[in-house]
Amino acid sequence: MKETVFTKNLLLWNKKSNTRLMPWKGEKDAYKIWLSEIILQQTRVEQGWAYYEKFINAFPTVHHLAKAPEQQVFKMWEGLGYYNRCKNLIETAKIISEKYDGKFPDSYEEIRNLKGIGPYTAAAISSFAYNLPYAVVDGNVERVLARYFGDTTPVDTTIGKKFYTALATKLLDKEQAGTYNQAIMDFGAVICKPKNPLCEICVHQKNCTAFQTNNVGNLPVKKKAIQKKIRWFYYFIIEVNGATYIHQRKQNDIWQNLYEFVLYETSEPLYQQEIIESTFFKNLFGKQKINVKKVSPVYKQQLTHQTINGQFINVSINKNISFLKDYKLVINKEINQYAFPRFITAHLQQTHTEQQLF
DNA sequence: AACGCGGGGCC
DNA sequence: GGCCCAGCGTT
Repeated sequence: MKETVFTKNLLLWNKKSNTRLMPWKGEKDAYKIWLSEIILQQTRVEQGWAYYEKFINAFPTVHHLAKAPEQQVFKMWEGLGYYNRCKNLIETAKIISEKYDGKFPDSYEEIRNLKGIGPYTAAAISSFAYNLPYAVVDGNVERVLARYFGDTTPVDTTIGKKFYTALATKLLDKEQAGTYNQAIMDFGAVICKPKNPLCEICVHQKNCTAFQTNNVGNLPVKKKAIQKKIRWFYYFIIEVNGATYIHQRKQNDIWQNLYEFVLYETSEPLYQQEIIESTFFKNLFGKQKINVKKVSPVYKQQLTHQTINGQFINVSINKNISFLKDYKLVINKEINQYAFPRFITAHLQQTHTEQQLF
């Protein structure tokens, strides 16, 4: 196939002007490539960078990762978000370590069938590790192609995925798939950025439909985001003899597999008095004598489609609450071995800092 | 086909 | 406050 102008100019830019450096760039170890790709799913390079190095240091091979206690892996993932990635990471590590004897599969289909690996990640690993001719289609690629070809197909639809995958496959330099894929993503991140793209120095300027028609700011097209939810989380930090109740979130909801305290969730804010008079509170403590030691300020954590307002109520009691079945009673010194959502970690650190002051 | 899943940086 | 990020699994 004759190389397109787009591909030629992209590779020329890559060779002459692409100075972007990242720890995993040029990596040939499929395990390390895989790890970097999982970390980077829906995650900015700057945010994932330190996590990648931390993981590689702790787990130099897939066997190290497969053998690690799940709790430790989640603790290392803490704060990175999309925690299902971590669960799938662990599962896939075990399969590669045991079923594949530590050797990462080297066909697109086998790679694609692993948990946590979709079309993008399979193409990335296939091309970077084995130079197989699969085109990556991520946010960068969609944006670059939508602008260059002036296409208004919404990228966040099945039709859009299919369209951009076909287009990207056509443009791919199949002789150097890894280099090409890295180049187009670097180009999207460095030049054809979402905001303030560097059109003035862009090698595609003459051929870019969006630039020529003054539509760079209008592309790519996305369908409207869904409405945001607001939730109130009231956490009881219940202490009994120097230990605290925690519980792993297992329900189909945010923060799956992370830990939390005893949660009373409402859809509307409550006054302290309303909390104390609530059925939840009465069922929890019954008639037993409790000591409300402290009530925190309201924390706010902004997720993509939800706002979480959280407040902590420190309570000490003398007797165990027998019906807290799915809870662990963890001695306070060991609390920090568990992975928590971001604002809980922040609160625990805040509390810890205050205690240092006195 | 639509929806839910985090946290952070930038405008 | 909104948008977007080296997407994926579930329903």
